[in-house]
Amino acid sequence: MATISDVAREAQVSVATVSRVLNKQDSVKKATADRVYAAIEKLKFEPNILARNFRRSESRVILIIAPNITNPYYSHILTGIGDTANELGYSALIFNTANSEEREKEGMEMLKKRRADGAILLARNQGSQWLEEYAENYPVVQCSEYDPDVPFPHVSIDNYKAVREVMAYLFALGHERIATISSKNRYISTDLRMKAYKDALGEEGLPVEENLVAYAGLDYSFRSGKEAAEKLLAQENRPTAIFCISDTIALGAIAAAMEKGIRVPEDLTVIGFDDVEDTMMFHPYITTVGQPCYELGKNAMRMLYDRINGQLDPQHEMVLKHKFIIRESAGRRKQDD
Amino acid sequence: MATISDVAREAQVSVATVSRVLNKQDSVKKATADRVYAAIEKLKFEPNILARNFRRSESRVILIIAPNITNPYYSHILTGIGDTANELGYSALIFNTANSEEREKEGMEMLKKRRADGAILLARNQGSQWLEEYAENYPVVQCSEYDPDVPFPHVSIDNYKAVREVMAYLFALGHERIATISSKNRYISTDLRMKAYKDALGEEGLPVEENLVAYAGLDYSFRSGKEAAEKLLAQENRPTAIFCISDTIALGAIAAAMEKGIRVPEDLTVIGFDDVEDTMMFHPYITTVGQPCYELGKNAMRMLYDRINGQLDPQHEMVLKHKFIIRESAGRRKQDD
DNA sequence: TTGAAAGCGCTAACAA
DNA sequence: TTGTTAGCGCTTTCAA
Repeated sequence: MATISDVAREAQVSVATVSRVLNKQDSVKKATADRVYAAIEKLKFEPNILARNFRRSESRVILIIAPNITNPYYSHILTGIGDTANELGYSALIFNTANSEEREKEGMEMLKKRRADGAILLARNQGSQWLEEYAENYPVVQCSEYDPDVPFPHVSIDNYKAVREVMAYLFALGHERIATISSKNRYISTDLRMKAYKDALGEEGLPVEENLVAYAGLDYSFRSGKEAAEKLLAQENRPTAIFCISDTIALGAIAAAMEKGIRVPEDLTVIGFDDVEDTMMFHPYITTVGQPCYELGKNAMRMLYDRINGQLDPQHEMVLKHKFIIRESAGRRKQDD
Repeated sequence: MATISDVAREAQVSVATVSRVLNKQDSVKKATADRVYAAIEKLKFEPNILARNFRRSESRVILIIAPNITNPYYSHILTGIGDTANELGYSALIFNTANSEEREKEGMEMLKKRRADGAILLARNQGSQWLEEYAENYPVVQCSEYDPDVPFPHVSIDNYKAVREVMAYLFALGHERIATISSKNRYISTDLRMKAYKDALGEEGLPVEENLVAYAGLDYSFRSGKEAAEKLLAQENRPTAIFCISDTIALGAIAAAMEKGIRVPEDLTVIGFDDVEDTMMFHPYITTVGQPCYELGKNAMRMLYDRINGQLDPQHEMVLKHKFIIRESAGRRKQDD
């Protein structure tokens, strides 16, 4: 493997000059640079990235701390981060936490060990004090979920506003017994969506009934969504609409309804969240809130890049637009309900 | 940031000794080692990985060259690779090719640039001569798809055998007009499955009819599967069974049937492949061939590890067991068909 | 069992 | 515009 000094010898220049052309500094005369390029070509020289990284003390790697790459919601964000990282000259390393806080800490350790120049956190729980320690020393950005009390910047959608839109739509359709399927986690999106649900009900003069709130599992799985919906639908005075915090849960709710002979949307309205896939396989196609996953990832990466490269006045918060998508699973309340 | 010589000074030993305890060489006296550990503790020393990698000229990173991480089939393999890489002290870098051969080459370039110590190739097309160049110089393993003519080891399932089992099951159910939805790609799995389909038909004395073979898109998407099935089902003498090369395509086939009022499995049998997800959301649950995705990834990583670390007699081929899973979408042929 | 010292390949400060 | 040179922090050979 040829080194920079082999190239220098071949081109009859010093290693400094070779280094300069490698790094595209313009203080090199064209003729000299050409000689260097010729030598590089001839020797099939590839700069040793290991040496360069060491010298510059940077890894050109960014870390993505994600709970799970199997979930399509994350995988779209991941793709957005990955593509953008590449454009910016970074490699994106995905660190799978499998939802364990322990693993999350391990991931952040990689920053200390200089395995990565910065990190993007997905699925941040609120209220983890231990993170603070990293805030001053490492470039970190939160994507999609975030803890407002932690001094890391974040990019996300406006979950509160999105659910207020959902609720307004439901009211316009005549619904009053509106249930929600949430999850018992510590995501800010969950809190915000729940708050929007309750606020909307309150402002409409409707009570927030405990038995209209059900919980799916932490994994937002189809099965747990179905079970939550079954509970909701087993009541004598059952809801006429269910707002679900994910499409997969909504799919579960529809399956639960189908098995009970309840038609969607004729007898029951179901609304999902994310619009990530599977929403248009079988009828009824799901009415949902679309999140710009790829863009979320892309902007998180850009934000991180600015932090790593010491942008003067880095943005602290970025809110991307969601999109309320009307399809088939929501309908007008039947008058006899 | 403390360096190894700070530690040496603090512990009153030489840097060589510190290095020895860092690398757990047993030629260090216990008392000396303890002093070193104490110094490390006191100074909160973290070895500089960048320097170490440079010195050892290794990156401790392995590359996964994948077409797409959004596809759950891949994401399970990816998880298997990632977890195993971690256990073995490596980080797994996912390089997204978006199905472009150009990007694939870019990915392999990273090996030359020493960004990674080895690579795992997913979704290898057959017949790419350019890969040969890497064969001698870099540790590479193929996972799931592979080119038998390329001198890289691989791990996969026995696609031929799996489809022969599917066909035998179909014959046992009385089916004779059996269609298949394949895809026009250059994957060995596709060839092998098609060959098994044709061989089985032949051995049963049944003709291979051109209009019983349809093609979904290169992405194995729901929509393209549905369209392919629509073509198949539009014929007057339509098939009584369809074998699909993926579950998503099978889902599309079921949707196509439903829209035409054809019941599955009563009027039409549909069989999928992969068993990766969505096979058990709505009835009929899909009868399919399960692939051990996570294990595929795990073993590919182990194989790569052996190659990187110069195992004497590395395995060249590893075939993992698939699992034929009978659920609801396949049934006995009706006598009046 | 330990230490001295060379050197991995590159970048960048300084000098010319 | 170009060259000389001093490291970056670590591992490892050789000697003691």
